[in-house]
Amino acid sequence: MDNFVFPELKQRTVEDEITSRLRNAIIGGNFAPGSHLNETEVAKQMNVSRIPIREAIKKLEQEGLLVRHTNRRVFVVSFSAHDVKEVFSMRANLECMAFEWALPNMGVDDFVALQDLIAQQKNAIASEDYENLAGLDMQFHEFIVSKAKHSRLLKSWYEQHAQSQMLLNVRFRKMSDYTPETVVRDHIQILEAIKRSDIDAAKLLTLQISERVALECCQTLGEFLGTSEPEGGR
Amino acid sequence: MDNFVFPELKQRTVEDEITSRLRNAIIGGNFAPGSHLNETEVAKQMNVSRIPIREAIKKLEQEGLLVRHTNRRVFVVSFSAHDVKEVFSMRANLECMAFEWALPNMGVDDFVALQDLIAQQKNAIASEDYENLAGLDMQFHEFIVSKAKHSRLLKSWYEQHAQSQMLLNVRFRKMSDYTPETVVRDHIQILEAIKRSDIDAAKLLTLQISERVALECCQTLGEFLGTSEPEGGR
DNA sequence: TTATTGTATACTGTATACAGTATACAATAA
DNA sequence: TTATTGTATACTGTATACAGTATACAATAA
Repeated sequence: MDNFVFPELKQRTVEDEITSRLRNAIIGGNFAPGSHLNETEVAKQMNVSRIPIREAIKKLEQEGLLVRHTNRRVFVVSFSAHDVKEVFSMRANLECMAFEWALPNMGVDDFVALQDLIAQQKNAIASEDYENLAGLDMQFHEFIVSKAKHSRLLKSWYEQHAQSQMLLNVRFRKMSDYTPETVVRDHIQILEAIKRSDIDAAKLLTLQISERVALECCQTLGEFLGTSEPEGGR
Repeated sequence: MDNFVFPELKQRTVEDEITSRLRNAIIGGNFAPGSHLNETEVAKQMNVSRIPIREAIKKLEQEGLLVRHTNRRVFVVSFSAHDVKEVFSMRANLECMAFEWALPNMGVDDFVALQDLIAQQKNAIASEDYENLAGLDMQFHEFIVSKAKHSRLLKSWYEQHAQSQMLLNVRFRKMSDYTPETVVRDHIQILEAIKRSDIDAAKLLTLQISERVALECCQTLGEFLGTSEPEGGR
């Protein structure tokens, strides 16, 4: 077969496809927190049986995006003020741990890559492409956490990130006082700390930013936040 | 109906039952890491259909105890030396965060409860009841993490704990140099730090202990550790 | 009226059936 | 013999069917 080799075919099951569609819809804020999901209905819409839907739901339940009560419906998570604190504190804690693991693995190339992400963020702000900005925001942090080469850390971080992203998207849909410039400022500061290999500074910044964002989230979402239990629960 | 009230009936689905059975079997070291699971066979043994088995597997996959490759079999996780490092470092990091959240919630009653657990551990050691000791060891840490009142922290901790427990059980089955006395000593030191509200000391102890145990685990398991990928993967 | 009970309907949980893929091994050709 | 291809079998992925539970609302009695 000569020298040419085909790249491995990564099989995507129906379940995988459903999982990402549902996940994106939830994170993107297309379902209101606390709203319920009808397996049969979703299956009908996607023209598949309920089994792969159920498996996708099980996965997203474990990721903390859906809540199921036996024999009752499936609900999109809703956040209490305490939940917001949980999500952002976990995320910040995991990112702090990531600095410890990642910094020894990072070099000039990585600093450049991060710098580039910040530049793209500026462009996104300039062209008021806020959806893109959210993605770039994520990529900045994801880049660092990935560099930690710590699969369990990364997995847990993704879960918290998905929830925080969902909160920010809901907020973005409801509010208009969004100040995207702070994103760039925060990232520049973190990158500076990383370049100096100043782990403590990077951690401190992360914790401070996290607390600020959590607070903003709670304040602006205000009455929109539910209690810990989803509305449909008993 | 007078004053008498029935406690709520918590319904346990077939899937729930299967999940705990499988989880216990895996954590307990009844399946060798890297061994594979046959859905049909498990279904036959438990005399249920494959659907609830599949849902249980999906859950345990998310918990990091099972690994599935599309259209190939399901494998019990196997740990590389790096995986061992990951598990214990995550667990330690989460426990450190737990101190921050838990200590403000803890009072004399809690110190007494922890003291009592340590006493029970001494008894277990005296009567060489090591299975019980493992449970009591867990309860000590679980108690503290629970006091943090942080559901996401607790969930992630449980996942790491399950994997560390699995490692320790495999080790215990293979090795004979187990020195249970250190468990008691470690716990006494942590409890002392907690009583003094000395979070930094508690954190330091946790990180040190974690690193020591991870190292011991790697050394004693030695050749028994696999690579990151389960044996059957391609 | 209002609280309680009965009944239909919608939805979830599980079993069964079957299609699609991987694996093991036999058959074939060099 | 050894490498390659064909074929049977085992196992996973998904659809369909049905039983069990929750929910909504009508019927009934006070």
